[in-house]
This record gives sequence, C-alpha cells and structure tokens, in this order.
Amino acid sequence: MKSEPNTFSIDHLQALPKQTDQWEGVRNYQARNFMRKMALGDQAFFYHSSCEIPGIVGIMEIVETAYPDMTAFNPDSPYYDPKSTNENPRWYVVKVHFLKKFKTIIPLSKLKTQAPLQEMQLLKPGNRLSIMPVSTQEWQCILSLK
DNA sequence: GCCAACGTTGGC
DNA sequence: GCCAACGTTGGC
Repeated sequence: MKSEPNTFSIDHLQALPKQTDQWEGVRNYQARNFMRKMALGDQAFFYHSSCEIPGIVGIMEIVETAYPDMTAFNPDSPYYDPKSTNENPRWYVVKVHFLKKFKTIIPLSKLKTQAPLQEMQLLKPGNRLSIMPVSTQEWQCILSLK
C-alpha cells in the first residue's frame, strides 16, 4: 500500500494513539478491488512513494475489512466524489494497524534487482496503482532483504 | 520539473 | 462505443 510520506508516512501511523488508521482516498477501481479482497489479519507492506528514496518501510495489519469511504461524501474533502452516495458507495477504506518499521528502507532500486520479484505488479512499467497484491513468495523474498 | 504511462471524461 | 483531450501518478 503506497503513501506519500509528505502526506502520510509510516511514522505518522506509528505516532497515532492506537497506531491505527483508515486508508482513505483510494480513487482507482483496481486499487479499490484489491482492498476489498483483504481479510482480517492480512498483512501489508507500507510503501513510500514520490519521495527521495521510494521503497518499502514497514508492515501493517488489516484490522477491519472494507467499508465505505466517508470522505467521498464530504464536499469539503479533497477526496469528495459526488457520484458516491450512501445508498451506493463507490469507494472503500480498510483499517490498518502499525506492526513494524524496518531499521532501513528497502528501496525500490533494490527490489528491481531481485529475480523473484520481476513479476511483481509494483515493478511493472507504468505501474500507478496505490494498492496491489504481493504473492507469498514475493513477501518472503522482500523480508529476506531486510 | 520533466515526462511516460495510465485512467477518466465527454462529445460524437 | 470510440477516441481525443485532459488530469494524475510517480520515478528520475
């Protein structure tokens, strides 16, 4: 799950009183669909994007499965979408809980050099999804890079 | 700041 | 339903 650290970093999540937050503002159908497939207890990498060193910085746990994103209903929100309604919500959030922050970031540049990761959605050219699946093998490979 | 690669929008 | 125009993402 990607976030721009200027806006919301893993340090922000860790600093929250319950180290828990809802992942707001996903406005892409593919990313939304991946989020809706998440199950309670699933883990996710926290990825910092659009920053000096993009890469994976830690791990989160899903503590609440997908429910409607209320920010889409709020005209004052930057995430407002008039086409999303209470009766027919278009966008969803999951609730995530901080699990751990890596001692050092695993940079995108390093992920790119790993043979087992070449098929990762993240490494596909032109990839712009903010949420994407990670296979068990990929997960293990990434953990071994710490 | 540039630009490639997308997704979305809206006219037809 | 096609497709050009436009906006956005995100690495570099």
